[in-house]
Amino acid sequence: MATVDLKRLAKELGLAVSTVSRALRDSYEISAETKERVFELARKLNYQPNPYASSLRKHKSRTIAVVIPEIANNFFALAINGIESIAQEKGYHVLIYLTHEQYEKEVAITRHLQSGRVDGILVSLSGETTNYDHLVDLKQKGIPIVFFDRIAESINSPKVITNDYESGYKAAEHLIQSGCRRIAYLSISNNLSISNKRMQGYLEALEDHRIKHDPKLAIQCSIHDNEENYKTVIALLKRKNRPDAIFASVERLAIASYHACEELNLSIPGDIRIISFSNLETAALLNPSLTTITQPAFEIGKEAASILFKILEKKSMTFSEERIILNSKLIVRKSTAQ
Amino acid sequence: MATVDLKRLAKELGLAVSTVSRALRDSYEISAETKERVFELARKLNYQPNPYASSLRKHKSRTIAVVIPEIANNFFALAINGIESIAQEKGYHVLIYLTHEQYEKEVAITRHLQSGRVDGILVSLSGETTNYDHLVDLKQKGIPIVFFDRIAESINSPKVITNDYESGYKAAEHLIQSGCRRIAYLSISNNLSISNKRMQGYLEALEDHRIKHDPKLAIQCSIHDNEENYKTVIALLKRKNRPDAIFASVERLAIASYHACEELNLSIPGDIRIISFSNLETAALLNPSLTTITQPAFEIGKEAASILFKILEKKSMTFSEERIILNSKLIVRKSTAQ
DNA sequence: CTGTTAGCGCATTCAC
DNA sequence: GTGAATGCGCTAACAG
Repeated sequence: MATVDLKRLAKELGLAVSTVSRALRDSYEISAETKERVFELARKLNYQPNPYASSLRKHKSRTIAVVIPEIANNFFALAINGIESIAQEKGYHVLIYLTHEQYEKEVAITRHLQSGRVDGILVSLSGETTNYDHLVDLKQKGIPIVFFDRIAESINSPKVITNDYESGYKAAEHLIQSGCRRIAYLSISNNLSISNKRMQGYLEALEDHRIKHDPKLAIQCSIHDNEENYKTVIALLKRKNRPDAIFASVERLAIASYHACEELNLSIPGDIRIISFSNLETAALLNPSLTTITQPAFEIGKEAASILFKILEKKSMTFSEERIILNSKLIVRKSTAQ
Repeated sequence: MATVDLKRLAKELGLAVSTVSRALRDSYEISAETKERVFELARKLNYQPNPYASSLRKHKSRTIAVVIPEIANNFFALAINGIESIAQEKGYHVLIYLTHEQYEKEVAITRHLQSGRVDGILVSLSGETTNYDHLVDLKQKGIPIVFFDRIAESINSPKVITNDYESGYKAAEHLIQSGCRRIAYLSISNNLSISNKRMQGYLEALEDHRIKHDPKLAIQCSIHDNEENYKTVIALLKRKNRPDAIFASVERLAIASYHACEELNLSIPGDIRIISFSNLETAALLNPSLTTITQPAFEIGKEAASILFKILEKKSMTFSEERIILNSKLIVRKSTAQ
């Protein structure tokens, strides 16, 4: 079964390769009748154009890359879902790259992407990243970048984020109104825009409510080692002056906190309240003690992908300034509100 | 900034394009000195080979496709994590395609993949799929397939699965030993190998324990509509003769069940026991009433990817018969065992 | 050890 | 409206 390419179609139809090519691309200069014949044979032989030949020729791949820190995480899984849904609709292909929160890997991946393998990329930064040169290089090569969630403020590219400052504020305020006074904040990385903004909101809420912030309650966790974070929280909860609430800036830290509470037999919210940024709907469903700030992950993915495709199709970078802010939701369970 | 390609390097070095090409591929026929010069300039100019030119020429793309029903699901997210980790190690690229449990999409995607865009594919079938011609076609085009979890028994390709029958048996037995007698089984699709085998185990356990199976307790759920499944479970739990346990064959059905119990104010495991196949570790952590059968999703992904890469690199299909069976774990929480 | 030549499959000139 | 010729960037066969 010889591969069916343009040459094959052309020969069987007694046409030139170029004519067949144009017919398939529905060019205006080809007669309706010829197009019909070409389409029919193509369908019959199940012709599939070689994407690599086409990409080589056109310097376009109809492929995008998604570069994210991890995937075993509800937020990113949902975001990919959104991205893929738009990509499928637009006829684009999606390559997945995981940095595992490592700057080194992020650099290696983006460097590789300079090859022109993709037409554009969607990025959510690793927690180690503080230098953005690798991304600037990509932009300079003419490859559009759209950031989502974990953005690089200094790079002039579209960004899709959530209202982190406000959410951090609301979360802290919720805890305060529940009677908490010693609220610990678990930061995942002070390199990350999201973690910092959430913390700013938290600090502002404390201040507005005349609660003196104890710096010992703002804890820098590890971006890689969950086991260590678990121990950190255990230690935190064993302090003489135990906090009465934990505010976890990301899903993984929420999980570490739950584990720690279980280990120490602390009841939530009886002994300690926990509030976290997370998309753990199922967990929240099952445990009425959970209060979460849930990001619209699917929509973020869709939005980011939409912007990227707009850029790719208009071949313009006029969206550079764009900054879309979606709202997270503070989800308080009935039984928690009591 | 002109693009830096082989021609550019060759010109600057006063060498032929082919020499540069060979030097970069570390060919034995190039002198150490020349290689050194070539590498140096390539590094200096940050040369990135055009992957499409290379793929076109070699008929190899160093890219694989992962075709799965959904991603916002812990099992598949973890599996992708495993796949990506192996792919990154081997220098392969990973394209993601979601079928959203639709046969139509699965066909469209695999048909497209006949173009030679990828060197091989990893598949977990959609719940609608009963005809496998689209996959047979791919194989005939010489594109290796490795199935994982939701496999096509009749296709002679490597398969990575878990011990579904045994797990189903153990799950049912666990419920029986906890005193349950009216155990409902929620099937996601009777097209799926996993759902059927799990049910066989369940039926066998009932029989071995002399419990008559009530066919009305084996419930066929919707593969697409979670809202409908939620209602189905509600209806199930409102029957005069309410079941005393639910065995959910997949994560989504477990979630629907939890929702239903909450709505009806049924306590787990006081009013009803629920056991499910799921990778909802966090949920399980937070709710001691949960008993889960957890699949080694990350390992499944790694294993499947490893097999595929072995095939691709040895360029042989001698692994066709291979069938790897990994074991799921029945996770019973201390507080549940009571 | 290195250079010359000839495509991979497709899209785009430029002819007619 | 259609065909012939060219080249995208790279690899491989064949020379020398």
